[in-house]
Amino acid sequence: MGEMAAEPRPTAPALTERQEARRRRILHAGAQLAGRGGFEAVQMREVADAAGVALGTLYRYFPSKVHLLVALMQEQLQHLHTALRRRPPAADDPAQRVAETLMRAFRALQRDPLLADAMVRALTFADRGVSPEVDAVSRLTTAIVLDAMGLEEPTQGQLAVVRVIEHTWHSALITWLSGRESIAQVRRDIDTVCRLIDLPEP
Amino acid sequence: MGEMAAEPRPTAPALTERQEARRRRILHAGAQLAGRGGFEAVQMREVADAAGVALGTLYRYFPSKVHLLVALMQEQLQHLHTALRRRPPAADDPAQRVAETLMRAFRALQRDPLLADAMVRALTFADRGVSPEVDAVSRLTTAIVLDAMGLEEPTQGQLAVVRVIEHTWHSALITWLSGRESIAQVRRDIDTVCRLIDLPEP
DNA sequence: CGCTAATCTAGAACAAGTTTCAGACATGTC
DNA sequence: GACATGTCTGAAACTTGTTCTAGATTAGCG
Repeated sequence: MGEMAAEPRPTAPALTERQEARRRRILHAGAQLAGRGGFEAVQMREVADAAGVALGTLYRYFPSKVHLLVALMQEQLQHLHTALRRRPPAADDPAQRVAETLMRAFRALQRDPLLADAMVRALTFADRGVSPEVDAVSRLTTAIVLDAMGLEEPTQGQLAVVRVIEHTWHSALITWLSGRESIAQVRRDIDTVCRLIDLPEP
Repeated sequence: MGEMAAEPRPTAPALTERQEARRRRILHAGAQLAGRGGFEAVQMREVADAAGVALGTLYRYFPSKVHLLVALMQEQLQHLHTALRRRPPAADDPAQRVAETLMRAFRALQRDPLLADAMVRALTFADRGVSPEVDAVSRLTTAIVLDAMGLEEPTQGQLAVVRVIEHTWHSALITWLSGRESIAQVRRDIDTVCRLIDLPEP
């Protein structure tokens, strides 16, 4: 409805300190609940409770449960991105660097599978109303992959490859989270799709 | 939660004629509602109403909304599969045949984007409780792609490629449905991932 | 300080998925 | 045909996401 506590393009309305703290408490409570119980355990009333905030306030900060979880994903990726910039993958081959990067991300998510479940389900369930936020996540992922490839100004063809890699990563994550694909298969899928990287353009 | 009206592995309990008819009415009603309004327009009370069936009965046939929509997807893929067997893609190159096949599937879904939205959202939102059904859909998709590739006994490597193709297809579909990717981009993604097909194994 | 607008709280209310239950109906068996 | 069993109906109840409202608090400003 009215203002939103997050990301319109012109750098959000600037929260006061208490508001910033509230936002963090909410995100933390959400992560906590997601950590045990996954997507369905993140119940808005409980989040509000755990964050010491009224339900209406929670909805002012995050207009839906999906928004909340997507924001969580955004945070996680942010962390991952800076961590990766600190210690970038070492391999010579761009494809190997990307595969290593993705598997690192994957292992990070593995540490808290239920949280991962909640975030990923939210991401793929998000409808048009959440597009800007989902897009932000997508751009972050793209940035991470491009970093790993060592590209500053990718061509159209390279961007298509990156998109396919992201598609694969997302979808493989989902099938793993719902128990339909093993970790070994995920690794294999990632290695497979990464072969596209050093392929000549058609 | 006693019996279920669908798919234990040993070929479901055999429905009577009236039951088969009910099942079809339910699926039809679901498709109808999804056709306008997408995922959220498929309201269980309305489905039951439109199918001329009590709510409890609906839940006996499909234990959740997601089950219902996944079953719909399964039906659609069934149709597509037989249609494709009748008129298989013509190209010489396996990669082109797969790309053509997927774009045909894509166009079929395009005809009813809201129905597609409902089915795909259900697929990716499905949790472990729906795994068998989602798996059935996955196997169908695999069969379709393998058919297009002209493979009877794929190697491990080829199966990995097929999985990556499916990942890409699913995820590209989602991004298109939520308006974050254009049709041209989807086509490009599909063409890109299909290049994996005639790549030598590493 | 005192005013005003925005924000926050508590709690009720609403919507849609899901569960439950009592009674009616159908099916198959003797 | 009558019984036993399983299925279907209609309606209420329960759960959880979301919205709304009235009153308290807070923040910014003169």
